[in-house]
Order: sequence, then structure tokens, then C-alpha cells
Amino acid sequence: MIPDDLLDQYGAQKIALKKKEVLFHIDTQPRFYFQILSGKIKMNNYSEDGKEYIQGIFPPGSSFGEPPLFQDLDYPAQAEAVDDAVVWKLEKSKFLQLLKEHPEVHLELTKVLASRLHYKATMVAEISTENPEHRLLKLIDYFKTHIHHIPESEPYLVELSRQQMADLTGLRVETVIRTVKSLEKKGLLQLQSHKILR
Amino acid sequence: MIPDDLLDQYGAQKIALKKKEVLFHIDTQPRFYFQILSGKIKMNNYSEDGKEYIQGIFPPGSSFGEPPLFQDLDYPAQAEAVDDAVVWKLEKSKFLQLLKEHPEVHLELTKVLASRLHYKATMVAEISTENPEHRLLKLIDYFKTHIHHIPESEPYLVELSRQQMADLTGLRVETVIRTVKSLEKKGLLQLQSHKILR
DNA sequence: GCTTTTTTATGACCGAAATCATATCCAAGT
DNA sequence: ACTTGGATATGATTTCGGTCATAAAAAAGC
Repeated sequence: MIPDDLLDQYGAQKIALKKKEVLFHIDTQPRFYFQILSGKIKMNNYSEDGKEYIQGIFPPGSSFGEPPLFQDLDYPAQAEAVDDAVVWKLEKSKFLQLLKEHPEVHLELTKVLASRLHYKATMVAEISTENPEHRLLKLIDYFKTHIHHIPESEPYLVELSRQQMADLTGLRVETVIRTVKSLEKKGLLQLQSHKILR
Repeated sequence: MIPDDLLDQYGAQKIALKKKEVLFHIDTQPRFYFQILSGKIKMNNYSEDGKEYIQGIFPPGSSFGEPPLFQDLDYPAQAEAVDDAVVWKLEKSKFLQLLKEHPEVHLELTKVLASRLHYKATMVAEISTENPEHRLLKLIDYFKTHIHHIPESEPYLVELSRQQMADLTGLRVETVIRTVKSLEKKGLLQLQSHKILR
């Protein structure tokens, strides 16, 4: 999101992460702005008894974990590498200075925060009021339309595993598997050797 | 959040709302920035079968429904007056111009968006993974600590109805009522003639 | 002060999704 | 080609919170 040369100019460092490595833990103080160069990062929570909720899965180019930099609050979730990854790491104070000196970057960030709020508002309403079929379709359609920008008419091959869909919708894997089957039977999505098409 | 004189200067209008009046509907295009002068506004969703989820309840002074102004997306929820209310209404383009010309206001807004993301991240993780007791305590503690800024040691008198707590946590009234009782029995909160103290 | 409405309360019952157990399929690595 | 670990699949059983019905208490309206 922030151009590489700008990050470099403000003293950002590149750091490498191994798959499954945790970049920061829940309930710790944020000290850096992070932006992905390669690999994917997920932000997630675990309940007392180990159930996971995935707040978001971020592809190369995206930043993550910025909100608490603005309020001196601890992280409400942890960040974990989905694959091996490389990320930019920029000191909090430098980041805030960069925003001040580059209003166009600040506006970009505002747009990013706005779109995250849009996703969260959509999903939390789903999770708290709708059944598994509805939740899954909403998730899939959200990814199709708002993340991959695929037109309604074109097919979208879902890149998420059943487990990831479960952890994004607050369901269990078995429920996702059964619900996907039932949605296929109803013609609401297609299956091509276990891959979901919608 | 934005000072009254600035809003006035950019041509904002005051509009009055009756209790339960809907200011904007879900899936419609945002055209204005709104900020509350008096009364409370809630943003909420209804599922197919009428179950409500409350995204947020906003007191005087707060703005709401700004995120989609930055992305040309439709509202993901509706806005409804909880009491009779008066709100500032500022044309989208004027609002964006105001932000551009007043970076300190823009930064304030960023902080507001960040704190909303913090709340949503917290609650969606709760709703998707935790049991009623845990959810309710988290909600109550969130209001106590982050909204009313009451120190741990001081008691907080919950201002929410059982129904509102239910609609904020994805539970049903009966479950909230029963859970509150059980939390009292465990000494995790106190009851003073039906009012919750924590 | 009395009526109406809203909020809180409680018991009985039900059902959807979670849980548990086990199996099969598939992709990655050697 | 073979092994291993992860992902998908499926049946049986359980459970927690939802649903339904009804009542009491409190608040709001007149």
C-alpha cells in the first residue's frame, strides 16, 4: 500500500518469517507498521479451548495491524505467517510522521480501514444471526466481489480451505463440509474435484 | 467529533429525528457525513427472519456511517434513532474537502475508525468462539473500560437493556437474562433491582 | 392513580450444529 | 513409487442455546 521507496526513505526494514511464525501476539503493545512484500499473513484469535477465529488473511501488498497504532491499545489478535513471508517493518513514530507528511498516503490508509470495517460489519452480522448456508455464501460472495473483484457473471474458484472458511465464519470444519455439499445439491455452487466454484 | 463551527462553515445542516426513525437504509448509497448533536443513534442489521444485530450505539458527539463514504460502497447496515435526536448532515464532497483542508480532523477520524475496528475485532472473535457468559462479560468490560473509561476498581452500572445486550452479542434475551443470573450467582457481577453492576 | 406497554423472568421442550470417531482422498516430499 | 501429513468426508451422538408459552415486575403514558 505504501510505496517501497517511501518506506525505505523512512527507514523501514525487511524481515523474513517462516510459515506459522507469529509476528506479534495478542494483548501486546504495537510498535511497528507492517506491510507484506511476499507471502500471506493472517490475523487470528484463539478461544480458551483452542477454537480459532480468523480476522483476516492478507496478501502481498497489504498492511495489517495498524489500527492500535493510533490509540495506544494492545493488539486484539495475533499475526501469523500463512506461508514463508517477507514484510516491511516501520517504527511507529516514523509511520505517523510519514502519514503527516504524505496526506495522500493517509487517505489511502483511511480507505483500507474503511474497507476492513465494511468486511467486519458484514461478517459479524452474518455470524450472529444467520445459518451456515447463508454465512458461507456471504463469505464466498464477499471474497468474489470485494476482494477479487470478479463480475457476478464470471465464475470464481474459491482459494480457501474448508478449515479456513470455518475459521472465518465461526463454524466447524465438518459443518462447512456438509454445508458445501448441500449448497452444491441446491445448485448454489459447483464442485470440481473438491474445489469450490461460484 | 468535528467541531460545530467547522461543520457550519462547510455548510452542514441540522436535522431532527423521531425515536425509531431510520436515517438511512442498508444497501443504499451514502451521500452524507453524520454527527450527533443530541440523542442516540444505533446502526443495526436484521436477518431474514427478523433477528437484530446491533453494530454500534452512538452517543451525542459521535459520527457514524463514514466508512462507505471512502469507497463508494453501499451501507452494510441501517441507522436508526434510539431516542429523538438531532444530527449534523454534511454533503460527502464537502466532508472530503474538509478532511483534506484539516489534517488534524482527518487524524481524529482515523482514530475513531481504528477504535471501531478494535471493538469489532474483539466482538466478532467472541461471538464466533465463546459461550454466553464469556461474551457478556467481554461486552460489559469493553463498555466499562473502553467506552466509559471507568477504572477496574470502580463499579460500572450497565446502561444497556437485556435486549440490547442480546443484540450486541448475538444471543437471545432469555439467554442473556439467564446468563446474567448465573454470573451474579458466581459473584462475577452484582444486581441492584435488575440493574447490572460490574 | 390507573392503564398500557415494555422489560425482566422462568419453565418445558426442541433442534441445529458441535462433538466424537473413523475413513478416504490427495498433495508434498523423499 | 512410497510414505506421510493434511484435507475432505461421513455417520452417530450430544449439548447448549434457541424457541415457545406464560407471568410478574417496572416504566411510561394519560
